[in-house]
Amino acid sequence: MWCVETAAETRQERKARTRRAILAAALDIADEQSLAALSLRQVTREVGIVPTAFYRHFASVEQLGLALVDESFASLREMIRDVRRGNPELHGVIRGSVGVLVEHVHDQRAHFRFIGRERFGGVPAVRTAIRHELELFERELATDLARLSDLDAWTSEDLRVLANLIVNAMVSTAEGIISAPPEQPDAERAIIRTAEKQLRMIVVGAANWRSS
Amino acid sequence: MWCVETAAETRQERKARTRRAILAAALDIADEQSLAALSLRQVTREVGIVPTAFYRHFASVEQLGLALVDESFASLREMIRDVRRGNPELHGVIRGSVGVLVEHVHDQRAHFRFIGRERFGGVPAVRTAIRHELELFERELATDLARLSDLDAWTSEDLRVLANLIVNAMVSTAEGIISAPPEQPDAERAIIRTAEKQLRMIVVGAANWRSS
DNA sequence: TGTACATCAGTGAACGCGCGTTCACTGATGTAC
DNA sequence: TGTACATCAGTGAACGCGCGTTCACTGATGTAC
Repeated sequence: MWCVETAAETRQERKARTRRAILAAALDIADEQSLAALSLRQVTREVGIVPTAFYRHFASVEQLGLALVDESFASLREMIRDVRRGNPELHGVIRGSVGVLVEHVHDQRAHFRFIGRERFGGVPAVRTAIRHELELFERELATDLARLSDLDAWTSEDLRVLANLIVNAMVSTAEGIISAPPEQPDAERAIIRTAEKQLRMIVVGAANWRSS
Repeated sequence: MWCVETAAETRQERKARTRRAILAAALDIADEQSLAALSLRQVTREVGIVPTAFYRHFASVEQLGLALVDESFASLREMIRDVRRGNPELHGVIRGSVGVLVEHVHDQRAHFRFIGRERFGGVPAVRTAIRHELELFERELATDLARLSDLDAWTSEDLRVLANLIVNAMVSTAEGIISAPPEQPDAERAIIRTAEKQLRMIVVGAANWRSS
């Protein structure tokens, strides 16, 4: 009789899997409480490993937090790629962009929630990392905006100001959707309507703005 | 020889003083870490009372948090009163309003920081209370906006949408000022310039908007 | 005004608990020959 | 292919610590007579 060998997993594959499980467990717990209040033992309990094994993967909870920032912004960049695929006309993109945002917020709820909460949370290093990523994000948006024909005469400062306004409105929208009671779809629809109208108001403002 | 009697403090005056000291200590600690990570013993240590004495004033740290929400929004309302005293013309108020905001953020730094951090923090009851207060706030702003001659034809929904956009921009501005490195006044000036420009863009958008 | 009793803000000892971190270890996986 | 050794992800006992909360208390302030 021949032994059926299970597909062998290398040591580093196993380790990577545990690491991913730790990140997932931490993200899951951070959905309910902030990172500062999360304990190493809570995480390892959920993963099913002994507390000390945590140190094989991260030097501290803070390092784990920074890894979660990376992971979260990776999924955010994916979203932006989807937006870029859409209609490049300023007036046409609004509904589509909000739609993509809403879809991604539902899809990557935990990541958005993590960013939203830890942006001003109790762990300074994580706060700084998120702020930095959002700034990069805003700069990219400003570059995208500069390519639009309506805005080609704008100063780069004005483009940054506009990008900041849009990013803030979208961050608030995402936070609103996440906080909305899930059993009440009207609340979410109202937030979406508000977001679309706000973008339209901003666009009207931009169209009538003369960059000095 | 006559004994010089010190101005007697009644028992309730003493109690009120301790209560205020607890609130002040908690606000002070919450400047560096989030409310969820703050401990009862930390607070009482700073006040100079024994941990158990805390319960004479608050049933839990959560109740203390709710009291801080009240306190913080009281100082926010004071700010709005200052803004209302200013020029009621839509185009004229921008610089003044941003100025009042900046001044109050410096003056009541701890309160603004508390609201900013706990708005998405780890204590659900506090989160809900802050959200509720901000909503009231937004509604008040919408009422104020309705009185402006440029906006008297707007639907109440559009007024709410506009108020929400303005409040979000101002909240982001306040958070920016608080996070700005204090040794670098240029960073703060840039944030102020951005806030003024954003308000102007929003106003231009509003002026060219036709409420359907 | 003086006395006797009630109130209650703050005390201090004690408790059980979950925490982060240390350390020496185990045993399966990987590698060199 | 087989053997001997190295690596290293995960183990489990142990530690000292700060935590929230309990309880019976103290003694100054307040009140009724």
